[in-house]
Amino acid sequence: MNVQSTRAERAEERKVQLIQLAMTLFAEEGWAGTSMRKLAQRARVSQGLIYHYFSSKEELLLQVADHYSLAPVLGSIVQAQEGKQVRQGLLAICRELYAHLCERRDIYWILFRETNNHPDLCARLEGTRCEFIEHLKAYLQTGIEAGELKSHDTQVLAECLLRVLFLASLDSDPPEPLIEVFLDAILGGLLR
Amino acid sequence: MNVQSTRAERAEERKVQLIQLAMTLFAEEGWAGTSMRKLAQRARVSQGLIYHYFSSKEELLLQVADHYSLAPVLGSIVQAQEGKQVRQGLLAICRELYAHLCERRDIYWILFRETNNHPDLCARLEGTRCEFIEHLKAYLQTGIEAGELKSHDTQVLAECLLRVLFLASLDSDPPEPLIEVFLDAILGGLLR
Amino acid sequence: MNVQSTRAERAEERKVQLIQLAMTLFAEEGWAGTSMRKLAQRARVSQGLIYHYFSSKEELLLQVADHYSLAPVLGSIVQAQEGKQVRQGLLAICRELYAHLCERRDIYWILFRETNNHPDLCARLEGTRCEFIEHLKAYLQTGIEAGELKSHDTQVLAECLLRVLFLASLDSDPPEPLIEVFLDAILGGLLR
Amino acid sequence: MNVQSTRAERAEERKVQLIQLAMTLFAEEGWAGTSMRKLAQRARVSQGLIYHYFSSKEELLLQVADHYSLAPVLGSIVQAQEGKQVRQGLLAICRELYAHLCERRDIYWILFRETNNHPDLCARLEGTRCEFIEHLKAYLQTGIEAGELKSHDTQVLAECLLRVLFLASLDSDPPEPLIEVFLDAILGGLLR
DNA sequence: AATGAATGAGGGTTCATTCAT
DNA sequence: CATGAATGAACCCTCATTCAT
Repeated sequence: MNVQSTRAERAEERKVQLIQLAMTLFAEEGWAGTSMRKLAQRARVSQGLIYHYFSSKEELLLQVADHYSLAPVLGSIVQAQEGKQVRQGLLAICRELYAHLCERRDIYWILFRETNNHPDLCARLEGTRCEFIEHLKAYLQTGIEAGELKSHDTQVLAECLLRVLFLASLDSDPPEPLIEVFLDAILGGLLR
Repeated sequence: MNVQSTRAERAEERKVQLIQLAMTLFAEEGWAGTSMRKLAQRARVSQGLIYHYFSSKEELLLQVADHYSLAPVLGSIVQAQEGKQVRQGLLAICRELYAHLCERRDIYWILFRETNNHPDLCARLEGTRCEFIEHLKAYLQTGIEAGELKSHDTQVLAECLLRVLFLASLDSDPPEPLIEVFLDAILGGLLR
Repeated sequence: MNVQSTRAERAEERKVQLIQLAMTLFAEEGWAGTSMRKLAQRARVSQGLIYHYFSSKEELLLQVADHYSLAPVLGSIVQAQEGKQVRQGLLAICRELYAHLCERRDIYWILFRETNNHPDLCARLEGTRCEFIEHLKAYLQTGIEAGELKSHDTQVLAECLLRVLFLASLDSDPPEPLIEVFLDAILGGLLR
Repeated sequence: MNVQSTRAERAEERKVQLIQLAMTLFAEEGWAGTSMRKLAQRARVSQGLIYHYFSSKEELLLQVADHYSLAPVLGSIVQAQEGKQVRQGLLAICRELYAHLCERRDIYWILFRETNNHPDLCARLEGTRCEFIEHLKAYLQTGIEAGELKSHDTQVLAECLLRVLFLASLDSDPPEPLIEVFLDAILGGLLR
């Protein structure tokens, strides 16, 4: 075992540190509001070095997005609930997704905002969004087929669920009982 | 009657034109991406003149926000539905709100994005948001008292409704049947 | 009469001063070697102001080229010699052209060098070059028709004349008797 | 005989490859426009390695100049014509020189342009230029002494010849009959 | 009311070069 | 012999804002 870190390893570490620091600064001042100069100063690194790791400020944004992407976990969140009762399953899915979103609220907020100006970024986010919607639709569909849910437009409903959770997660002090109340409203119906 | 427009009137006209133009440019390139020079050029006006009407670029943003504020109409949207059946009323409220949001999608999107960097702007938007939530809560409450709706947390539900509609309205290609499907889900419940 | 210079006049003066200063600096260090910072400092002016007058560093180069263009005088140089004996005429043309070239040796040298990297500049210079060649060809042709000159390829000869004079003018210490010797060689022939 | 190439041999090979590649890049983008990074990338070599072979970017330029210098051939071009008739000899000299110049047009053009900023480079080029002029002068002188040529200022004429050929060779689209026409004009004279 | 010349700070980016490995 | 991480200065350019006119 080699205790000493190699040069390449330290470089990789540095890159990750830069990404993390960039995320922090982006969250504080936005992407446009964060200068490469400031990033370099905070990282105690020369400006030039940043361009050794990231070819441009835009590329840095993309790498930040990738580093904090939820894509890897979204599938397992839904799949873990298969077989359970729909109400319990949906509750678990929403809670877990919501927890993930809140945890990285700052970065998703800035990524969401930059969506307009950066088509590449938009495409990636849209991609993972669609993937999740598909999983959720499938889950709702199994609920329908199992007779637990009324037949309904799963596409619209999945999108609405995601919208509510995502937008709520952006609030600086997210309301606690949101998920239960909202899900109950949807599942139980409001009409007498 | 004075056919000639007074100085003050012409000044007011000019100001409104500048606000409208600014809205257009903001929508195209964002607030940060729109330079005062570009605004002046497009308005065929000197840079200095803009500062006679708006003390700063930030002030310009605020005035744009005020000019396109939904505050004046939000109250009436809800009040117009009082007395109707809850299902019809909610449907009308959502449709009208959604239509308003879509109409000015571009500007609301940039206002929403600038929320972070401009506390003043944030306060104003938050103000009209709260006001609308209050109206909606009251409407739901009357529905409960009239026996049309189950008792529920009206605050959370009102917020969820607004979130779904607002976020959906930001989509460049908004889904048509969204409102009906979503409302039916909420009103009728999904569980058999 | 208004003794005081208006603001617009002073601005125009300033622009010309900047062009002249730019020419000097370009001559010293080349176009690439002259930074806008240095130009601003030498002109005791902010960097931003330069971009008020010239939209880019390249535009500055073009305006320098235009300001020192020989295009306006080239025609008259040739035309002034019409009617004279060919030997006297060519001598006068060459001397005058050569004098002009030497006078602005520095700027033509840098313009010539930048020819490759700036198609716009190249086109302009090529334009005035062609124009002069045409004048010279016409002059040689009249010499032929008057029976003073042997029939020959006036295009090639005009180009050769210009090449020799131009390249000689770039030498830092141009040889004095060049023109007479060279012209005599061409006119009189070297072969016994 | 040693089939394996020694270290020194392989190093020398590498150096020559770098010089050739540098020439290509210089020709494409100029000396200033070619970064050491780009050179390293194209050579599939680290940036640091280049500094083992060339102490600086300027040194690299000088070595490129040396590698493509015409100095070794210029003498023989003239000497090969000794004894021939002057007209035939001059024609051959000019054609061969012109061919050499055209062949490496790109690199000579950039070397010529960099002349101003690099005194060392300037000195070397000036050296080979003078050397060639001396050879040419001597050739013309023998022509005079042989009675084939009128007595004339051989210095000026040699310089003019070189100027015309060099400047013509820089044209991207060099005129074909240039040499014959020009030489005939000089040799035969234009005046009736 | 209206102009546009002028500022000064800061923007993202590139570069030749060095040096520990 | 060879690497590439790291530097720091300089690059061109843009900007919101001010003020004499």
